Amino acid sequence: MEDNQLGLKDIAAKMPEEDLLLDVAELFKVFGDSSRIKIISALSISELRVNDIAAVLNMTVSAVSHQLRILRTNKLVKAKKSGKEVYYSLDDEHVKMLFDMARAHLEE
Amino acid sequence: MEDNQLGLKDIAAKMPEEDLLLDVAELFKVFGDSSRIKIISALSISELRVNDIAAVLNMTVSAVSHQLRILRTNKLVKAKKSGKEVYYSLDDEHVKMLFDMARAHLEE
DNA sequence: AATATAGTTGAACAATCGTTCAAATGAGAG
DNA sequence: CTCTCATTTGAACGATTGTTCAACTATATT
Repeated sequence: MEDNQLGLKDIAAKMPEEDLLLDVAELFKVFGDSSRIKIISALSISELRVNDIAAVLNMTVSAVSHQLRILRTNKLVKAKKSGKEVYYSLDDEHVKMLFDMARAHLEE
Repeated sequence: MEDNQLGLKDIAAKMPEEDLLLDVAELFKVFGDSSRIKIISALSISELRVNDIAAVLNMTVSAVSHQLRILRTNKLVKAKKSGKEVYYSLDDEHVKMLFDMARAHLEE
């Protein structure tokens, strides 16, 4: 009946939970935009204010803020308020690692 | 003149090439779709025919084929023709690693 | 040759997305 | 209190995206 070493049922059984796959896709989607990648790249050099990010990347403050909200929601960056200003920085180590991993894939 | 340890000029100078950032974003974008992630996840278990992928994932053959073309273009999967059938498999190690890395980020 | 099976392809459609613009919020300075 | 600066927010717009459907190619079977 089956010619694969693994039947299709077995493949299906070995698949991760649907929810996990959706979350993984969601996370990658967040990285999959050039503006957000640039923001992450800038923040991997130094903590920065919204205004400075906009200046460094030649984007409007509004566009940066919109993207920062997405990054914040996905726990990729964290915000620290100081007076009128808001300083953003990367939220954890994995962010930088994922970035480097992608880089490694591309440099082959 | 500057109050950051690093001036904005310095940040800009330390940023990776624009082209690299665009490529990284492009790569992540490919991962950032649930259908493609599911396909990758299935192929990380076993080499599979287009038809089987569609069956395992409850997708139409056409939809799978469209996504496989994108994955192939980005060198994430490779195709091996055998008669009428086409077997797909993951193209390199980084693919699985990126997937696991994302998983690690989510499981915190 | 005719038929069936496996996969690819292109057009069309709805849905999602990132940016812009204008308006609003919040917090310090005068 | 008013003004200004930093940031956020919501609506609107065009652009991109994933799926479906139908048509097409290619290979195998009879």
